[in-house]
Amino acid sequence: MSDRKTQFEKALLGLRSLVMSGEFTGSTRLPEVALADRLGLSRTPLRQAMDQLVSEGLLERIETGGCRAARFTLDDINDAIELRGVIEGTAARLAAERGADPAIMLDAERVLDRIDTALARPDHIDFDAYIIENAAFHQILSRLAGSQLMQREVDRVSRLPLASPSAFLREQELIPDFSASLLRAQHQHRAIVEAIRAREGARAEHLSREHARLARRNLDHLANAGPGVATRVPGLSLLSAE
Amino acid sequence: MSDRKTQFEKALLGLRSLVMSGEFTGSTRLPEVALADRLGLSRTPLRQAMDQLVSEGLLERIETGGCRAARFTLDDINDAIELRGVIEGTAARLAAERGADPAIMLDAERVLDRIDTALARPDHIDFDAYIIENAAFHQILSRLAGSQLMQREVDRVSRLPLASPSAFLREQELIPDFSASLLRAQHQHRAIVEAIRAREGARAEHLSREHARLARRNLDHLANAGPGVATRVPGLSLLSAE
DNA sequence: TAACGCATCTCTGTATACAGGATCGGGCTG
DNA sequence: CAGCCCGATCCTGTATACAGAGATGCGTTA
Repeated sequence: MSDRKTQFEKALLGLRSLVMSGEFTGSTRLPEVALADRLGLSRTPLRQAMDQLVSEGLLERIETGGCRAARFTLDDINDAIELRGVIEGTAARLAAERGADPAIMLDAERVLDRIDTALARPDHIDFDAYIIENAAFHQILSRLAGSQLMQREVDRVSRLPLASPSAFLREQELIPDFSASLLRAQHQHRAIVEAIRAREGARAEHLSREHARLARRNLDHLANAGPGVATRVPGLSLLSAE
Repeated sequence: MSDRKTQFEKALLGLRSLVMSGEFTGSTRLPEVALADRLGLSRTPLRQAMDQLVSEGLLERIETGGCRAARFTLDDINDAIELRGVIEGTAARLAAERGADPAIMLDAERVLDRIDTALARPDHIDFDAYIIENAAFHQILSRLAGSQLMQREVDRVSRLPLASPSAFLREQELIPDFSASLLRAQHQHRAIVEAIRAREGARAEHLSREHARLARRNLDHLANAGPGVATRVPGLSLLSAE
C-alpha cells in the first residue's frame, strides 16, 4: 500500500469533513453505500467512522436504523463552550497543582509566540496560522494535566461540535472589535500558562473559564447577527436545520 | 428473533462486564474470534463493541492492531472523579440558572427518597438498591441541564472507568465510618436538588464539587489500604496491572 | 549450545454476501 | 376521488470470506 493510512482513517477524515461541510444538513438518513462508493472504500470502515462520529456527537442515530447529521440548538453550542472552559480549566488547575512537565511548558510558550506573530498586525491578521496554532495550544494544554484520562477528555471536548473558534473566524467582520477579541484571548492564554508556571491552580482555572466566556460572547454576536448568518458559516450551518 | 436486543447491544454488555470483571487484566491482546464465539455472535458486532469501549476508555488500542484492557493509574482515577464533579456541577449550575423541568425534579426527589430507604438502617444498608438508585440519581441529574449535549457528556463522564462508586461499596469495611460517608453523600444530593429548586446556580455547582471531593476521599482510603486491596475490588483490579 | 532464518500459522483489517425490515409507490376498493 | 393494502425495492445489521501483516517455533549453522 502506498498510503500508510488505514481505510478507517480515510473514512473518518472524509466523512467528518463531508458532514462539517453541511452537505447533509437536511435531516435525511446518510446512505452508507453511496458514501462508501464516494469515498472509495467499503461499508465496513465507513460504518466504523459513522460510529465514531456518533460518539463524538457530530452524527446521531435514527431509531429505525442508520444515522443522520446531528442538529444543534443554541443551548447545545453554549453548553459545549461552557464545558470546554470548565474541563480545560480543571486540567489547568491540576497541572498547576501537580506541576507541569517543563518540556511541554516550553512547547506551549513557543506556540504562544507563533500566535503573537499571527496577530502582530491588527489589520492583516494571519487567520490560517491563527486557527492552526490556536488549536495546537489547546492540544498542548490538554497534555499539561499529566494523566492520560484528562488529556483524552480535554481533546474530546475540544472536538465537540461547533466549539471550534474557526467558525467565528470565517465571519469575523460580524464581530465588533474582532482583532481586539483575539488579542484578549491571546492574553488569557499567556496568563493561563503563567499561572501554571507559578503553581496558582485556582487562578489558572478561573482564567480558563474567562476564556470560555469570551468565546461565548463572540458566539452571541454571531447569533444576534440574524438567522442568515448561521447558514453562511460552515460550522454553524447545522443551526439552520432546526 | 425472540430477543429484542441487537447483537451489538449484547456484545457491548457482555464485553463490558467481561472486561470489568478483570479477566483481561494482563496486558494481552483481546482475541476477537474467541470472544465472539464465547458471546455467541460474530466478529462484526463484537468489534463494534470494542470500538465503543475504546472510546469510553475501558479498552485501549495496540499499535500493532487489536486492543487490550486499559490500565489506569491513581491519577487517572482521581481525574475521573474530579471531572465528574466538575461536569456534573456545571450541569447543576446550568439547570439552576435556566430553570429545571419540574417533572424531572420530581423524579430526582423520588429517587432520593428511595436512597433514603436504602440507607435507613445504618447497620443493614441495602447496598444493591443503593448502587442502582444512586446511578439513577446521577442519570437524572444529567437530564436537568436541559440541553442534549450536556446530558450526553454527563452520562459519558459518569461511565468513566472506576469513577463508579460500586467499587467502594464492595470493600465498604475498609472505609471508616462508611455508612456515615454514604449519608453525607445523600445529604449532598438533597442539597444539590434544593439549590437547583432555589435557582442558586453557584451553590449547586459548589455542592457537586464537594460531592466529588467526598468520593475522592473514599478512594484514598481504598488506595491507602495497600496494594492487595485493589486486586480484591472488581473495578479496581485493573490498578494492579501496573 | 546459542543464534539466525525461514516457514507456518494465527490474527486483524477489509470486502462482500445474505437476511430481515422499513419505505415508497401502485393498484384496488369503498 | 380518497384511503387502504400489498408488493417491490432499498437499506441496514450481521455473518462470513479473503488478504496481508505479525508472531511463533523449529531446523540449521557457526
